Amino acid sequence: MEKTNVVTRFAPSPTGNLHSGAYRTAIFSYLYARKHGGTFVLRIEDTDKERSKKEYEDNILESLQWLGLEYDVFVRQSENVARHQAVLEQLIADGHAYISKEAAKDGSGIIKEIIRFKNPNVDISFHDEIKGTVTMNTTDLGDFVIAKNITEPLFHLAVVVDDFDAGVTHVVRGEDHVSNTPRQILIQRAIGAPTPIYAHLPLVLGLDKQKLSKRKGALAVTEYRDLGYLPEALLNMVAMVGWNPGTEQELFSKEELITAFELSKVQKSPAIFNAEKLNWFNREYIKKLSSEMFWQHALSFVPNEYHNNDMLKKLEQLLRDRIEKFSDISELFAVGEFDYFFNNPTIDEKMLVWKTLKDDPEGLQKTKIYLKHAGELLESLTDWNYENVKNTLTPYAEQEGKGNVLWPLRVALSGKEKSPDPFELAGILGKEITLARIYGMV
RNA sequence: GGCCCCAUCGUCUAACGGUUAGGACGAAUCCUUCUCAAGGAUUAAAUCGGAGUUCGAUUCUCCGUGGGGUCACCA
Repeated sequence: MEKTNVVTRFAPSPTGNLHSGAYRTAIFSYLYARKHGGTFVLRIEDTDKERSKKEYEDNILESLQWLGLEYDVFVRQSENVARHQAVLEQLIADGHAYISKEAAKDGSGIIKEIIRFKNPNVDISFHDEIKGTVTMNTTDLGDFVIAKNITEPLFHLAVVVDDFDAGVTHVVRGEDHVSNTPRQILIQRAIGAPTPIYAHLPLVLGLDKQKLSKRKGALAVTEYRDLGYLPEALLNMVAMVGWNPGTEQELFSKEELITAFELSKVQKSPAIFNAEKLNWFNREYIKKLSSEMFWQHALSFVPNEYHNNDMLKKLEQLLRDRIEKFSDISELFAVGEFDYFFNNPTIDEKMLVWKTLKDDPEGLQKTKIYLKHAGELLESLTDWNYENVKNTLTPYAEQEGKGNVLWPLRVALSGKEKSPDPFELAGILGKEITLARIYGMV
């Protein structure tokens, strides 16, 4: 690994759960730091006392941990207020900022002493790893506000000071910050801080092509977790939105992402989050799960009454093939999809008859004979499993017509028109139940 | 509206100025099959428009158009 003094940071404000574009910023920032053997700083920007909440900070921490984005440095912006105040005082002393007495905007009529930055009204150019060189004139920004008062710094001031103090070399953040950058560079120059390298990520948009937000279906990391998505899947998916390594590889572990990641290959245009593809990723990662891990995730979505049922663990492959996310298991149980594994089904005799015998007046009689014979064949089977059941029944089924034998067998075992094949059902149900259900119908 | 950014299948995207414009998700069809699911195969599907530059533009330039971001005593 290339050894550098790269320092990146992720600086969310704890005003909501970690969701949408925010965690992509965290992921890219993290990947860049790790790729370059650098430091990843997590800074909670809690200077807005009104909106910042501890529960949201907890959610952010929980989300990052779940995703596997470990940080090297943790800091709360509110811990730096003394430093901010010192900088503010220096700025005023140097004539870069001034105290302005203005009526509060809440209409209360109170006169407040806010601090404005003295705008030199110049053109600011900065380098952006993704966008190239961006130039903007700061004149129409006016003398922008940098603190509510001497003890309450605002975003632009706090960000610049904290990034400077933490030695941040690369600022990876959302594109919605591009227009904030010139202001922050102005402050950097006033306090003698170097300008870091910027990388403004294009936004992730919702289906309506609008900025993703809570109200537009963007889910929080913890919500994906609670729905039974795997962190590897979300990480992989999100990393591939707006970035790709230029190869045809789609599945990347975290380590592979770290080695492959390059800011220069990040897309310039906004992307839309494709939930279908996340499902596909999740399925791919579910396939890789060991049996033990599978149940560790699956069990919480299985109704309690089945947790200790011997039948449950035999359903693993069936479930794996039928879910995109673990919460789908709740759904399957809720609609009674696999009830017949736990309780004897009630069966309508007419359903037993295969379609080609439906019009035969003796169809049901013939069907029962097929069933009975299938049962007799199975009785002699001692080593009961899928393969052996299949091998025992197949010659007979081929002789009489597969549908004639296998369809009624499947219906007798499941009571359903649609189900896994009869060998699989028999293999799972076991000899005793299988034979009982077969003979119960003849 | 001012300023900034962007533009390839429905979506995510690939393509030293020369490709039958490739892949993935999704879709459809077929195969496999006793029905599902899974699996396999195949197909449909895109360079926003107009001028340039060039022997040759998805690719470079300009102009349109469209989309996004941002214009707080939030971050």
